[in-house]
Amino acid sequence: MAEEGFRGPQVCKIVGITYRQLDYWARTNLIRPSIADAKGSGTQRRYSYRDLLELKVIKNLLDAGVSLQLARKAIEYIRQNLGDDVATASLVMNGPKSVLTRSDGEVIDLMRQGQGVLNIVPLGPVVEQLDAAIHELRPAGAALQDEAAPAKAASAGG
Amino acid sequence: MAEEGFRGPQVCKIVGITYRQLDYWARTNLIRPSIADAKGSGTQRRYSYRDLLELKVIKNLLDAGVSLQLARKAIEYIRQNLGDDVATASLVMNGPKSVLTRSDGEVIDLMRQGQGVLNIVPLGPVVEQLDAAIHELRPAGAALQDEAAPAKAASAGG
DNA sequence: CGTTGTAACTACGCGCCTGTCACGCCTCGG
DNA sequence: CCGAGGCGTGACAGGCGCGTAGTTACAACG
Repeated sequence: MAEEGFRGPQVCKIVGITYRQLDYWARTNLIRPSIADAKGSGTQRRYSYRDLLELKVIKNLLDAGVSLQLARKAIEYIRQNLGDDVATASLVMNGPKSVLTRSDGEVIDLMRQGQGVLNIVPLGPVVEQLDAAIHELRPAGAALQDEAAPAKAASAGG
Repeated sequence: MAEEGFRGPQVCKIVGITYRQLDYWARTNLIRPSIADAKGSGTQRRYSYRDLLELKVIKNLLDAGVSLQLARKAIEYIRQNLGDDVATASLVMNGPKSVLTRSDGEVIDLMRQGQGVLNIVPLGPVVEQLDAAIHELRPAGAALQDEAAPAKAASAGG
């Protein structure tokens, strides 16, 4: 009956990770399925759209060579500070410290004063990648919650 | 007696890494001492100033949460593309691909078109940190090559 | 030339992260 | 109500990146 959210294996395909990664991250409290946790073998984890977004951020971080340890801190920061308008923000990490920026100028300022390496994650493209993957891997007849995704008439990107 | 270069333990103090890291990196071909390699127990590795620079870049990358695997690619790229004027350049990595930039504007362009995470390493501060550490940890009586530091040598490789 | 010091070498093991396999359990379709 | 398949789970294996401890070998000093 078309419950809310996304199940484990489907999440893996959408985000582009392996099931073991998803499982490991859930067990180590990186990302728990916020709709429904697993209650033993045979049950199902239910991930929300926001979960997918965070997972995609992590996936991008890992692809960029960032350690999982730093990714944990990044997600922690995002959970506390990122509001609803995701697409316009960029996550900037200076070592263990994270900052959210809304314009390019802020990034330049951070570059000039920053004494270390900066890891920059533009969140706009992340949303686009995610939505594209969801639409592509969404089998017909499973049109569950349209509004879980911040609809925004996705045809902009394609 | 005042041979060229820096020895292993001293390199560790200057760069801020452990001896095991230096050793491991040398054995796994990340950074070999370019002046004199080890020839068995009791011998000494001799690192050049340029080696220290690369080591410091790696150290900063690790501190920023970048994996050693990506750091290897970064160093590889730096070796091939970074010339003499180090301080004005910034290394920008987009996943496994690296680019060197000379101005802030280039970074902005990369940010806008980049589809993934950007790792930015301003090299100027790296040089400053390195020189400061060298001067601080250089005990009197060991005033060997003052000009091993960037005296803008005519040839790069030796 | 023997002793001491230092630095490189070796062996062992840990923690992290991930892949693989076998196994129960729940849900769905009939 | 029953069978089939999907899904979470636990156990194990394995590579990476080191830390720790002990050993070996060169170099300087007396």
